[in-house]
Amino acid sequence: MKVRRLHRWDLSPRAAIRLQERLRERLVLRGGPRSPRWIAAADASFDDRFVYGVAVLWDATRGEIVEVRTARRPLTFPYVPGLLSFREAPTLLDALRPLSRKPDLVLADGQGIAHPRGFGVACHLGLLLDLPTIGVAKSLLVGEHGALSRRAGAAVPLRFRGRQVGWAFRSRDGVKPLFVSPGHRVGLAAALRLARGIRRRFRLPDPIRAADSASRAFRRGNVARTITYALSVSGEASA
DNA sequence: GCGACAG
DNA sequence: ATCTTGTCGC
Repeated sequence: MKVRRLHRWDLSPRAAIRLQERLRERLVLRGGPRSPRWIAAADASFDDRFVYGVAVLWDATRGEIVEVRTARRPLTFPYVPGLLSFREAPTLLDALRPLSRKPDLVLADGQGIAHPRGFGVACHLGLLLDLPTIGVAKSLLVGEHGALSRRAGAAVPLRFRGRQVGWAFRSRDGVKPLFVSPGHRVGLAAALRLARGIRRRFRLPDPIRAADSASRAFRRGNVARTITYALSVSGEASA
């Protein structure tokens, strides 16, 4: 699929922050696909020198991974809370670009608008892909929320500076909550509805789970094994 | 100045 | 994120 080139990536942290403040004005935080069939998820792993990215395409109708792509780039940007996309998005986009079908929804491992400047990695990917995107993070970056039932499916608003920016979402009974927020072309209500609708046999939604373990396998050396990992996580026999 | 801080 | 053995719990 096509990726818009709205800016360069070799920026200083200071310039990256200014860019986020400019790009966030272009976000569309409403709407969202009704019943997405094709869902893409991307995630990255790291070592001292490289970023290892994997994108998977999930067929929600059949409940399985139908395509896996990988990409590797040298590490060029440090980890700075709030600037995650400048570290891994170029690699994730390299992995997403060759997917043979345009997804109805993109899932990112990290925040959407639940971010200091309202522009987390899910927003960045969504804007450059011009696709509906939501962020699913395993821990909190900003904001606060009230008590949350331990029951799978439960959710409470996540607020930051007096505004709701997402949800604390209990994806499975008793597990630590996930933090779901809109990335682009999705509203708050739809972000939660979509997160609830994606199959999750573990804490993370299956597509993200698959991309996560596959990126780790990819970093550890073998592309064939990477694909096997993704497919096995999607429910196929690990043949 | 101090504490917080996605992956 | 990654480095790492055993260990508590369903």
